[in-house]
Amino acid sequence: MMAVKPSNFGSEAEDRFVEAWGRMGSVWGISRTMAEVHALLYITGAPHCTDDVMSRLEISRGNASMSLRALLDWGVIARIHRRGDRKEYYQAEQDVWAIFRAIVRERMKREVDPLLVNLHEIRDHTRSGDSAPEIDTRLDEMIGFLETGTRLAEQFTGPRGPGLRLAATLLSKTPLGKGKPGPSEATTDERSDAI
Amino acid sequence: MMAVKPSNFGSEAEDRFVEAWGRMGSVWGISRTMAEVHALLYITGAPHCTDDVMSRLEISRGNASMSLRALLDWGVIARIHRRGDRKEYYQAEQDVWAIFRAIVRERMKREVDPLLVNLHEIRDHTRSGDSAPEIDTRLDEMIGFLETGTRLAEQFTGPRGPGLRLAATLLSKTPLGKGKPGPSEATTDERSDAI
DNA sequence: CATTGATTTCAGTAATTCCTGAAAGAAACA
DNA sequence: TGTTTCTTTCAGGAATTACTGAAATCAATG
Repeated sequence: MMAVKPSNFGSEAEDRFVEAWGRMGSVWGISRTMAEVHALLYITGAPHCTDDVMSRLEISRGNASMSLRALLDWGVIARIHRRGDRKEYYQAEQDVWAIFRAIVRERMKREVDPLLVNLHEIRDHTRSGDSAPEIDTRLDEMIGFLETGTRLAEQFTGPRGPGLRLAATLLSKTPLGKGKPGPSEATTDERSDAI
Repeated sequence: MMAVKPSNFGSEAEDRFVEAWGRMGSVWGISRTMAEVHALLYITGAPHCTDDVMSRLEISRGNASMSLRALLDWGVIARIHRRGDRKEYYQAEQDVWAIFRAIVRERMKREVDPLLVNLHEIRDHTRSGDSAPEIDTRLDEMIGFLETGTRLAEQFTGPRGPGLRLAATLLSKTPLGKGKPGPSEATTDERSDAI
């Protein structure tokens, strides 16, 4: 189909990244197009207006608008105004850890929190009801697990996020056979540039 | 023969749990029905045969079969044979952390690993190519992030998994230096100025 | 090796999700 | 104020994903 593109269109690498990232959309619970829009903004790093996105990804105006709005809601892109220009431009957060934190924060809020509310309700019923005690136990275990996850996510997405980032990095490096892993090491120092 | 189930179908609590868990299906990247099957097996804790699942959830034989197979592939349920019974029974893993580890392991394998291969290919191209150096940098950062995640996941799902579970629990409780882990202290609306 | 009972497969269909394009809305300017 | 320029909304259609049911396959037993 298309062999040639206008010279100022994106590079081959950008296209490939957009495609790969788009394929990952489902992993992060967003649509392919939305992921592609994010990929485009992230990999170029530059501000783009709606028309840029439309023509670059060959999608409709409506789709571009809704995808950009959704990405704003997720907190992974920001709006930019330019003096003397009525268009709005959008630019992606460039820190991958910040992107990840935003996604974790949103998903916990949208999916885990309501589920926990739900499970607590069910649990209250079984506790004062006629259910088998094992159901109670299993509900408790699931609730406990999700609450641990919630607290962990709060620490990670909260003001001490960067600290946990360091912890994650250290934990990921701990050698598999020897040496002791442990969160204790993670609490010590606080450099902010370790990947 | 197996203990025959009373004409009384599952409890209210079971139904509610199945529904809530099913709604979460998309979060874990599986279909609603598949999540419901898993929910049923988890919350009852008992082995069920295909017909049990079919009648309990009112789904077709094909659907039940495929969902059970998929759950086996994910490693969150196990097959059980009973002497003198030609049916196969299925029982859910009961340790929530083990369930979570299985899910993490599978998703990394299916989604992150191929993405990383892809990104490395793209990176090789840009490095020896004509792309802007910033693209190189961004690819590197993304790759680095994903590789840290991969190593972390390996530790978590590997033989030291339980250790990391402890680490996670501690991190979720420990103020990592000073501040306290209080929920919702940090989250003001920081959407539009995230960059 | 035929029979019986259980499981898997898959083409067709149902359900859901996604995208488009036109119309309405909003904001800047004259 | 009206005009211009950009953005958002949403009904309807396109594309994708999920489910069914019956036929094929498999596996234990006589």
